Amino acid sequence: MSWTDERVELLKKLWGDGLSASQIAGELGGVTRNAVIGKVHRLGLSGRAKTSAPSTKARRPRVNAAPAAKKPTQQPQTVGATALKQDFVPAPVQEAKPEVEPVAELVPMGQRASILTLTERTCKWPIGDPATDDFYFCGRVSEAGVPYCTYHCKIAYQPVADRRRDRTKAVARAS
DNA sequence: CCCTGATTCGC
DNA sequence: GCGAATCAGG
Repeated sequence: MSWTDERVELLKKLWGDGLSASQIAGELGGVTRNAVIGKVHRLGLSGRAKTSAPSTKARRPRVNAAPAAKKPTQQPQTVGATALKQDFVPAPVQEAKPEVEPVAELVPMGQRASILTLTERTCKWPIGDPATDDFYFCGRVSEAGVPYCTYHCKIAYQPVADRRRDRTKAVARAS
């Protein structure tokens, strides 16, 4: 794929919005984060709000090594975004089980996840009203492939067996 | 490990 | 111009 005007424009927008290169790459599709970063630099719009001090000097001798060509099939995670969208649709059904809400919603700003931030290992537990601005996803780490963090898994997947048989244990585990 | 952006350089 | 490989840091 090439950098059409539209794609470049979207790139600028998303980059300006503070999205990471990989997220932008996923959004655009057909490109890797490296491609995005490379483009960003060529466009001369690098260096975003970087609190990071001067940091280090990214010097690299770069030996004249010709890496053997590789054909890893170019298009592994491109469909990620779409897949994720469907992942969270079946919003967790919280039935009558009060005492489990409190702690969960305290997600540090820096860790909040927008739809674009979700990956295979971030908690996709929705928080807030999807129709509002303050909607976001939990975003804490989860086991690869598991949709929620351990905390939300306990809320989402309450074993039927525990439901009435041994509620005490179930509650204890969820706390 | 996972992720981030930065740089170089063969194409 | 493009972007994989590589580096460097969180």
